[in-house]
Amino acid sequence: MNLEALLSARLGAALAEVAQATVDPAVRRSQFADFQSGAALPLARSLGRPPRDIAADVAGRADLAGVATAEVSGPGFLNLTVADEVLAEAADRLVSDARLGVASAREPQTVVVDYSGPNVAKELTVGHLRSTVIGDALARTLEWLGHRVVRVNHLGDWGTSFGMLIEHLRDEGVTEAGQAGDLTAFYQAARVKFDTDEDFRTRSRLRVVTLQAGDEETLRLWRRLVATSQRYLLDTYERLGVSLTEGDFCGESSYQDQLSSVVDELQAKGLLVESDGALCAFPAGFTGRDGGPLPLIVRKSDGGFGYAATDLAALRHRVRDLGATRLLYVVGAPQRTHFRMVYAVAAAAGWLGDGVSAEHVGFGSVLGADGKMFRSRAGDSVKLTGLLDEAVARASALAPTPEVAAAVGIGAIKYADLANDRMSDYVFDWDRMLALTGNTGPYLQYAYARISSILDRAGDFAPAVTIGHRLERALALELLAFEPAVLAVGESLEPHRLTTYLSGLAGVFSAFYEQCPVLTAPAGVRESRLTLCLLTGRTLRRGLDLLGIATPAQM
RNA sequence: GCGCUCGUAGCUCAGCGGAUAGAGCAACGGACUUCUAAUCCGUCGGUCGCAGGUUCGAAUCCUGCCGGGCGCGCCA
Repeated sequence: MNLEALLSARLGAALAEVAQATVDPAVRRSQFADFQSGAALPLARSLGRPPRDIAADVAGRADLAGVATAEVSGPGFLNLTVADEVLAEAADRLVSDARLGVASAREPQTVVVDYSGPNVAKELTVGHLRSTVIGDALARTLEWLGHRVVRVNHLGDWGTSFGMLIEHLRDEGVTEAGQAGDLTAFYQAARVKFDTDEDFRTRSRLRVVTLQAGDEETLRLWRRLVATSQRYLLDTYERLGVSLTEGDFCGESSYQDQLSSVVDELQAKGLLVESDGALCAFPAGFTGRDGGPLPLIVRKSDGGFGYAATDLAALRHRVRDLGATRLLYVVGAPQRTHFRMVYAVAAAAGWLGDGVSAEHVGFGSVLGADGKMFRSRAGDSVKLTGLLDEAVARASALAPTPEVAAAVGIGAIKYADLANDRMSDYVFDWDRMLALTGNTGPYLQYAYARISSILDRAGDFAPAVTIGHRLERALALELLAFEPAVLAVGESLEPHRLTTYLSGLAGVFSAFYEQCPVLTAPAGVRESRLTLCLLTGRTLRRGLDLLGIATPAQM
């Protein structure tokens, strides 16, 4: 149950009487009480009465008996203090609720979450971290909220660079690309040859043509490259604790046979204009450097298709064939304009709107200690596997086993990424993200480990909450706030709202842990405190799971 | 030039229409016969980039500046 909803319902009835209209009770958490209602303040003008007077009137009429007490405060707030018995009962109900009080969506949507999207034949770098981690957290959360979630990994598995890669594969023999770990070296070697060897360059260009023509021998080599890359990606996702599977891979190549139809459909709707030999859409409201209309190039002047065509085909496929009602694109902020243009064209084509929405879920950059884009000392992008290795190595100092070190190290990286406001850049800082104190993954995992330890020692007990100590009270109140936190993530697509909540919960728990002995408490109190531990543990575990972060039982 | 985005305590960040702007780190002072003290409690610390505007009320909404980042025709 949601206490805000309960209080809002009770106050709403009284407010309706006082205001002779439906009024939002504006119930919020408060530093002065459990909750507050600020509804009386905006009513002062329309009712021509002092806000404190209105608040007192509402408090007098509201049916709060046995639920809460209300008292007028400050300029006209109602401070609401929930009855201990209500808190205890509500907490008790959580014990038998697998969803920890979080309601399942009344109207489930089909949400396509497009995230990670690495290039085949290249290794994952820190540049893929945010899309992968944020996208996965959103997919997990929306799924748990009851929506049908379709994960899509929009692989870069097509395009001109594959001519070069396939030629290189032919030159070197098939064995080399069988080694997943050295994709970068393979790519770079091909790149060097392409840049320096005229003959190779020519062969590469011809190879693209044979690939696109569907030559079986060429396709076989291409599939080998893709398969090798996918194996490596799946290994890394598993290690990262990312829920993407092989079935979620849907690369650019899979839309190739739909591109001409996209162009046909757009053309039939009069959305395309020829400009400098290319077929372009000019959605309203986008201007280029010269102040003129900005084109979305759907078909290039050489007759080939660019990424805009692929994105449009993918969008259409997701709406028409997958039945998506909400499309999420977890792609870096620099591509914001591109996606807005794609959405504008898709809307004009009738693929969006009418119950189907598309949102670009952008995010800021990962920065190094110098405040610039996070790069290695040599200046190239930082490989994700190396980053994970270092995280685990550093975490092993505070973990009893390699498995726990992996959970803590990788959890620390993911938590640090998710805990920041999505759109802001953040500085990658080992010491801060691995700290046992503060808003960090290890702090939450540590709280969970302490709870596990207590519950292990406790043995069986009959769960039942009674409120006797102010920190028991604070903890129960916090546990009941899980639902709003999870719902906020589903609506805002901002995972940091959940990290903020979980960090607060762990903070309240730690204070409780210090001041409220559990195992040595007298009968009754002991069971109640154990129940609070149980619920806190479940909430931390579930919350971290929604973020894709593991909760080891020991640290 | 146009567009997007960020600018809150020394540092890293929450808060995004409501009461004296909150955490953590750092600094300083406390608490270990105690369930994991790698923890907890307390103190110190802010003209919420600047200036206008809307409002009973603005860190929060609007406008304009200033500063950082990113984007702006055949790469994705």
